[in-house]
Amino acid sequence: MNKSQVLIKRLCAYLHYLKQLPPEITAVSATTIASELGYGDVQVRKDLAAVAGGGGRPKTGYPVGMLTSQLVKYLGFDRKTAAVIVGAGRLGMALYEYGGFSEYGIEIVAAFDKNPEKCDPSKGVFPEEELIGFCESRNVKIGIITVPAEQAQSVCDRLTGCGVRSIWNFSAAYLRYNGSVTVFNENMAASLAALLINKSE
Amino acid sequence: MNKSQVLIKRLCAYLHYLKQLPPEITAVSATTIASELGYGDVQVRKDLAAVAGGGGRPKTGYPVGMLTSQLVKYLGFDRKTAAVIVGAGRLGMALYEYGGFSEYGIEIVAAFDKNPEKCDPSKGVFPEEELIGFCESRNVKIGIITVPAEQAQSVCDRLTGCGVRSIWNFSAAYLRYNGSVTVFNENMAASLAALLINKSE
DNA sequence: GCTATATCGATAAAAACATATCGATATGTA
DNA sequence: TACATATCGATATGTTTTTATCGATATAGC
Repeated sequence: MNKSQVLIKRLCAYLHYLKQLPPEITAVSATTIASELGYGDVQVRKDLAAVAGGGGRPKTGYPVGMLTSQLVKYLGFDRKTAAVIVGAGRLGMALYEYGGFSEYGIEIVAAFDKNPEKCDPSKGVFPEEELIGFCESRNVKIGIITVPAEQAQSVCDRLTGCGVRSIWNFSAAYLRYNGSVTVFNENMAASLAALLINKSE
Repeated sequence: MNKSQVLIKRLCAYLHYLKQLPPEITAVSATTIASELGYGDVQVRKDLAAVAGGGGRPKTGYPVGMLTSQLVKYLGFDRKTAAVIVGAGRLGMALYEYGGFSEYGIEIVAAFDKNPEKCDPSKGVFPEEELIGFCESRNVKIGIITVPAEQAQSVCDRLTGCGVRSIWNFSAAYLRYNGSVTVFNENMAASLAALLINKSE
C-alpha cells in the first residue's frame, strides 16, 4: 500500500471537495469531481477505485457519505496525532490559530517560546523550558519549528530527544538529525516560485 | 522546455544547498549533493545536465559559482516579479516579513487590509480600497490571499480585475475565477498531512 | 610522470504515472 | 416497459520519471 505524494494530494482535494458539498447532494460522479477540480475523469475513477474499491453506480456516481468516510479512513485522518509548535512568532501563532489541522487528524496542543513575554499558559503558549517535559508526558509525535534559523538546530535536537517522530521545519536552517526522526522542510518561497515557473512564457 | 513540479522542487533544493555552502568550497559533486539532500546521485547528475548542460568534471564535480548562476537563470529567479498580500493578519504579516521570497525573484511590495487599524502606510500596509489602483500602477502580477474564507472570493475578483495573473490562496474558500488568472490553493493542513501519511506504519 | 579512482555523461532498463478505449449496467425518460 | 445514455470498472496503451549500468576522463596522490 504505497501512497505517492501526488496521489495523496488528489485524494485530499477530493475529500475537501466532498466536505464542502451541500448536504442535499447525496451522490457524485467521478466525471463531476474531475471537471470541478481540473483532473481527468479516468484518473479520478481510478483513484477512487483504490480507496473505495467499487461502490460507484452507473448514471449516478458514488454516495457522498460513504465516499467521504472511506477517504478519511484510507488517509488515516480518523486517528488523532498530537503536535506542538516551537516559536510563537507571527507564523507560529498563525499556524496555531489556523484550526484547519484537525480535519486531517492533527491536533496542535501547545506552542512554546523562548521569550517569556510571548508566553501565556491560558492561551496554550508555554516557556520553552517546558517543551521536553510536555512532549514526553503528552506523547507528542509532531514538532513544528517556526523559530529563527539560528535556533532551529537546537530546537530540532530537543524535539528529537523527547519522542517526536516528525518535524516540520519552517526555518531556513539546514537541520542535522539522526534516523529516529523525519524532517520535512517547508520553504514557502520555493513553493510559490515553483508554482509560478511555468507561467513565465 | 517543460519543467515538472518535482523537478523544480529538486532544483530549488540544489540551489538552496549551494547558497548555504561556505565560500571556500568552489566545487561540488553530484554525489555529494545527492547524499546531503537524500536523492540518488544519477538523478542529481541528470537534473544538472539539463540545467548546466555539462561542465562537471570527473573527480571534482561542478564549479559552485557557475552552477548557482545557471540554476538561477534556468529557474528565472533573476527576473523580479511584484506581489501583494491581501489580509494583514498573522499569516499575511508573517509572509510579508518572511524575506525569503526575494531569493526566488518574488518581491512582496505591499500588504492590504480591510481593517483601518491594521493599516500603516509607513510599514507598507495600506487600506484595501487602494488595492486595485496600486496593482495597476505598480504592475503587480501576483496576489497572495490571506483573508478569512468569507472574503476570499471578493478579493479574488478584484485581483483578477486589475492585471494580477497568479493568485496564491491561503484561505479555505473555493475560488471561482476566469481563465485570465491561475489560482494555487495552499492548504497547509493538507500539506502536513500528506507528508506524514507514509509514516503511520 | 604514472596510476588508481571518483566522478561524469550517455544509454538502456525499469518503474510509476497518466490517458485512452470499450463493454457492461443501472437509471431517467418516453 | 423499452430505450437511450451517463457512468462505472477493467484492460490496454502511451508517456513521464526514476534507477541502473558502463565506458571515458580528469584529477589527486604517489
